[in-house]
Amino acid sequence: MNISEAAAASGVTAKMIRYYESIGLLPAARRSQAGYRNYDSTDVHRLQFVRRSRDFGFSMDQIAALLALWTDHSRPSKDVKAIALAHVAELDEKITHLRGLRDTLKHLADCCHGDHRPDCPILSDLENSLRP
Amino acid sequence: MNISEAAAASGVTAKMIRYYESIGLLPAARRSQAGYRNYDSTDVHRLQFVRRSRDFGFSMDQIAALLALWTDHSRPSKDVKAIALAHVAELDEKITHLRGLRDTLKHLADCCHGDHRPDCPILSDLENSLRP
DNA sequence: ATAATCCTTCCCATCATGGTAAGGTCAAGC
DNA sequence: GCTTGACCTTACCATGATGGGAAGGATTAT
Repeated sequence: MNISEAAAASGVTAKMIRYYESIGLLPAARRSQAGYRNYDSTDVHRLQFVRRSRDFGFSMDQIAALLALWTDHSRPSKDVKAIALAHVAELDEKITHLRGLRDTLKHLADCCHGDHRPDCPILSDLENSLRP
Repeated sequence: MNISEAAAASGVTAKMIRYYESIGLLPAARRSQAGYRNYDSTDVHRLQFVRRSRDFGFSMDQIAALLALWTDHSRPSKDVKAIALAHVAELDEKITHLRGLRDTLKHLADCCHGDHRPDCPILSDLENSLRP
């Protein structure tokens, strides 16, 4: 299977497949006599795994660890769970942060007349850098 | 006031002040005879405004628009409110997305034994790229 | 045989930010 | 007045994950 076929089958672009290989996330692909990369269904499976992990927002480092665990069929599930929970914690933190921003901004917007007059609590707040 | 003093006073690094100037977000600073950039309290005020807008997660484009409105003392507050609400909507979307990821991942982690045994629903899910 | 399509590598761009290097300037101490 | 150290300037490189594109070779279809 050529790289573009593997790309189509896995949902990872050919460009990214080469990139993942170059940074060592994926093993170097076998090559045809002409130097073309060859993939089989196992490779595609691994690419799908990477793609889904990306979709989940795992970092490349986390994906590398997950890939290693995925490959190791005797891994303890607690190792996987630890990575997943660490990512859940990261997501929680990010969500909390965004919610804070969002609520503050929404409050300011709610306090703004939103009409033709120039006075605006949003600008007043942005102007006032004394707030934490 | 030198650039590093303006940086200290505004919380924007000297590096970023130069960058913002280079992309046209800020007007070109006045220069001393030797070519040093000079800033006054108005400039610092504007830098603080930019910094707070960044803290709020506004994009550079949004900040450019907010800066223009801030400078225009006869702006209609509805223009500001529109930008703010657009950003609230972006934040809501991002939060919803992250929450979905987080909840799915948390659910998978909850279903994982998390012990020495190798079977793990998290890996099984990542493996199965047929899910939406 | 030729044209179209694919592959390869290599380089460039993104965006906001940081680092660093080379060279000019200023202020303080002697 | 001269040295020294701290500051300024510009210019370049790097990040991380991704896309775009060019140049040149390989395969495939007609």
